[in-house]
Amino acid sequence: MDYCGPMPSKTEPESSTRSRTRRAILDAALELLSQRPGTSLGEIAEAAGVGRSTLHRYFSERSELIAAIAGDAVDKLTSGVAEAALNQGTPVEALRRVVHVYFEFGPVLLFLVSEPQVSTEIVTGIETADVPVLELIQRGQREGYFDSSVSAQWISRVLGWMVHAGSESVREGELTRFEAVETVIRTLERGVVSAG
Amino acid sequence: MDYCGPMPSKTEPESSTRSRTRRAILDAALELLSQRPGTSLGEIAEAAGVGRSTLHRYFSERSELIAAIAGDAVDKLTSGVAEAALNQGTPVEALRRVVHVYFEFGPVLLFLVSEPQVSTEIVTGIETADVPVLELIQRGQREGYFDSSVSAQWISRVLGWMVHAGSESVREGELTRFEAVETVIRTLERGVVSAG
DNA sequence: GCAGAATGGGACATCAGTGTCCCGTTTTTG
DNA sequence: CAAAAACGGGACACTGATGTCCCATTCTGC
Repeated sequence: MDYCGPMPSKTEPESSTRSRTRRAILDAALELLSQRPGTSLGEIAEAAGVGRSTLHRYFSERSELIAAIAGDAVDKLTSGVAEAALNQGTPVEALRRVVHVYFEFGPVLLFLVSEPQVSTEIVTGIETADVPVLELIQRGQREGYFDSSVSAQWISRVLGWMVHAGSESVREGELTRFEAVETVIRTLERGVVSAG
Repeated sequence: MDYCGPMPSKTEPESSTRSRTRRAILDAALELLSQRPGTSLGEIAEAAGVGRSTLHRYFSERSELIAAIAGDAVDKLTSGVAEAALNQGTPVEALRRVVHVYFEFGPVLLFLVSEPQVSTEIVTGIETADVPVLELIQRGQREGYFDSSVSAQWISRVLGWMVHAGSESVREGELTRFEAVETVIRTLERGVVSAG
């Protein structure tokens, strides 16, 4: 239940080397864990270019590392969603902005929600960050922009998995990131069946 | 590298009790592993209503169990796809049939492709079983039924993840299975944005 | 009912991942 | 340059999962 650093019991700014190391670990952990939740701490340390003992120096337990990733991701997601200003413009335009945001953080979130280790606190954090998206969808449905014959939750769910599909195709080299974003938006908006 | 049974070195039909036990284990393993890939053999045995030693009597190693599940799933998928007769009727109708089939086997396949333990042999098996689906999509694109501005692979990918989203919402009690199938099809066909 | 098959469960060795501790070395900082 | 901070890596104990073996018990088919 500790927050983060080892010695500095209070809000010391943390030396620059320490914060760089911390970031390296966090980034590596994020990268590996979101692709394989079972990745061992040894692998993560190696990928971060630090010793396993150093990793433990920053995060005494695996669960602490995961909590740190989660906190990090939730923060980023929250500010990302906020910056997208979803209550402005037409719902369809706003939806495009959501896709961009999700594309950045989707993989992480996916890992987090499928990770049993993660605290309920974090899950509610994610849900809170997602509230504006739900509101956008509901607004879109009210104003006749989005399909009202399915639930807002369903649309939210589809959004998440479509972005996941997009990320996957980027990772496998099928699409560039730009193409993937465009493709996801297009499919979201029109489905896969030809119009008319 | 053994195939399956213990003593019967040849193609003995296997006693009825044995095959029932085998099925119980396979079904339980399928159920649990597709939801949590890290499930221990002990949990699987318990869920199957069988002792852990009995499980080992049928599948000496974890990898063997997974291989058996995989073979099983590939067989079912192959015949399911074949029965769907995807080269008949309009592509849109055939797509609906694919969704039904995927809804049955989607979770398993998802587990299998994300499982590093699974042999390349199995992966190619899955891909082979999927060939008719790819052909359907390509036919649909040629004949103007499906969106030609995205790749057939993309459509296939979206299909898989949309079914996954549907399964998930069933598991969480949001939709009944019937509703989920209909919703997936609707969203696939039209996207989430209102027509017009 | 009886022989053989099938099972459950305990005991055991093994292994990989984890978390802790410590010491010698490198890097940063003042 | 010297003290302090940060680090790498080895040694160690511990844990949970795995795979093997064995024996007493239950079930099945004849």
